[in-house]
Amino acid sequence: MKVTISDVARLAGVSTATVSHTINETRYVSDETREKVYAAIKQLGYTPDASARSFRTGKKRTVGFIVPDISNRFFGTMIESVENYLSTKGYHLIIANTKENMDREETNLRLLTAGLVDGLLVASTMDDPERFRSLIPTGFPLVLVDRTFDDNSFSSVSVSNFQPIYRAVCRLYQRGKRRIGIIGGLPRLSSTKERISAYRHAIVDCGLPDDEELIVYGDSMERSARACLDALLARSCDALVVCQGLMASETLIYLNQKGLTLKRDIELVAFVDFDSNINPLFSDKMDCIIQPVEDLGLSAGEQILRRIEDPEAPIFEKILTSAYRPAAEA
Amino acid sequence: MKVTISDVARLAGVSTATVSHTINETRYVSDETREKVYAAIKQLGYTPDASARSFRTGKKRTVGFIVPDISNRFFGTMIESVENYLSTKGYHLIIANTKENMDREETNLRLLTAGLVDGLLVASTMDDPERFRSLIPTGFPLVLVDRTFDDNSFSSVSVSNFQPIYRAVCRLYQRGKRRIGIIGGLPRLSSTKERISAYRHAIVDCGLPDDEELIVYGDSMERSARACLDALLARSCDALVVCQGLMASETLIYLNQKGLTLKRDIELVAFVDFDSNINPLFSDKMDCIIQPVEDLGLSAGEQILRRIEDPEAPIFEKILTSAYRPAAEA
DNA sequence: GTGAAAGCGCTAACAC
DNA sequence: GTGTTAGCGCTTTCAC
Repeated sequence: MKVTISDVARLAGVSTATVSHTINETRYVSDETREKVYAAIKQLGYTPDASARSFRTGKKRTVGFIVPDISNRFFGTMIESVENYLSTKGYHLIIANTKENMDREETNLRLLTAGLVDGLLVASTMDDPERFRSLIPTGFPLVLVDRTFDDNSFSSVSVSNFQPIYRAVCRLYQRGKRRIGIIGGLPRLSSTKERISAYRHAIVDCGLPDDEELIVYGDSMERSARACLDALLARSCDALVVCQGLMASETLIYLNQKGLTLKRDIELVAFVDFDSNINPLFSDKMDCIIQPVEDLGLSAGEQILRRIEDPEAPIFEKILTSAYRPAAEA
Repeated sequence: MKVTISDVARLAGVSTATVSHTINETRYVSDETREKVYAAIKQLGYTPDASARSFRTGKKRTVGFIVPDISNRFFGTMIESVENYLSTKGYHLIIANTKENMDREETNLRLLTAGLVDGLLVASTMDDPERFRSLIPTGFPLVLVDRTFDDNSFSSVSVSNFQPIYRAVCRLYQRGKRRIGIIGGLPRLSSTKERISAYRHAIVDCGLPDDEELIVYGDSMERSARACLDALLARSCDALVVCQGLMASETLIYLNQKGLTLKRDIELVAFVDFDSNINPLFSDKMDCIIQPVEDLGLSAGEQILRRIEDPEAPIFEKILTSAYRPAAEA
């Protein structure tokens, strides 16, 4: 049978209030009493029931994180970083995966806001702020991560998208490239929009023709880069900007399979999700945009706990900057 | 203010029992009443409180998954697969990360078994079954994943480790290799032990000297492979078996940086965590052992739900087999 | 076909 | 310095 706080109280010869206060250190308890209580706890093997507790207090000490793709190392690393911070503060992390599917996101938003978690971190795949907002109970602690909405109705933590892409295009131009193609992520996402916008601005500012054909979109998941690459090569690009890490990795692989060599045959600038693995092999032959994934996760964790503690806190928008690592000079 | 079941009952002019039975479809309710109830629910925007529910019923519809390294794509993909299955069954997934640290695992086991989840999936980093067992309340639904303990006191889902490694060594021997080194994961893990054991058996069966120097261990995390590789190269290996995906990726990178070419300078057989990304670039020049990560996750999900439904179910040990993909013949 | 009410295990206001 | 007790929101037994 389950051991409850009353069993402990009875055995220790004190009231349940005292037991509760003892384990929670929430009011003064004499040394003698404390010892009796702990002895009883030990003897009975008592563990306070977490769901009774959270039912009573209304606090679950749990936050939810809705991500578009867990198997993507960008989010995997972010999850790790969030979990790392939260566990430090005694919080747990519930993960939900949407695979970039808006309906799955909607379902998860409904489920998680119904008393399961104290707050929510969302890397949303939605494009409609109205729809999104309608799913969130007013005052529910929520922080958008990596992807934001135009109307600033939620706090957010994201990375700057404009500057690195703008810079990338300018650098390519200066190295003599005139057919610069770009592979974006899902067109509906704020991150994609900002990156494509930066690209367009840079193209215009460099005095290059604004050629819609040079802009293609993938879905940032496995095996979506190939079609994009084929399209751009068919349009005789001499340089490529790839807006997402997994697609960048795959682009490298496909270029290699096609017998194309970086720098010699084509120039590349790419977002890399994490500064390791495949990239060192090529990083001296391409410009890399390195996102601060760990910081993103850490900030997201900090922000959501802040909002949980004070749901009335003002909307907070945090934008981290990516590192730009130019290719090694020839 | 929070809308409760009593508010709904009052507005609908029925009892809370009826409201409860209506939304849970747990006893007959007349059409008329049902409509009144749903009208009231809608009007008030009522959502049943999940923690009150789980407190009352004792079911959380949540399972925990303790993993050694979330940022590792092997586990990332497994998490995705588990979450995918569980969400199908109306369950949530809580993630905890140990970074291969036994104390963190202990903490997480304590926290998660204390009424937070209905059951637990664990890829344990512990080596002491006693210690592990002492942390699990008797009868608590738990399934070991990827790593098991000698004493079969828990159900488990894992991959066969012996066969692919044995085969790898034999193939290398047949290709004329005589100094075959191996890079293992953490020595305390069952997976590592089985793999190293397979290696030893194969070495002996091939009639090669049993040279302890050719066995080195990494920790299966970022940047641990380099030291292993250096050691093995210093011992003039002509072939390498790498027992884990991340270390295999890094081995490829380091070999490349050292100017060593696969097949020509050194032969390689490696576990690859997922059949994508870096590997296609090299897969024709090395034997790959491909673990069925998705199936692992799916089976883990199935098994834990089965145990949650019937905690008395007999211990179940499921062993999946990895695919062996030989290098393309020259 | 529906209602009344007990009570899950805990916390915290109030009392002494 | 400690005890008594109400009650969190829900499910479910028992009764009619």
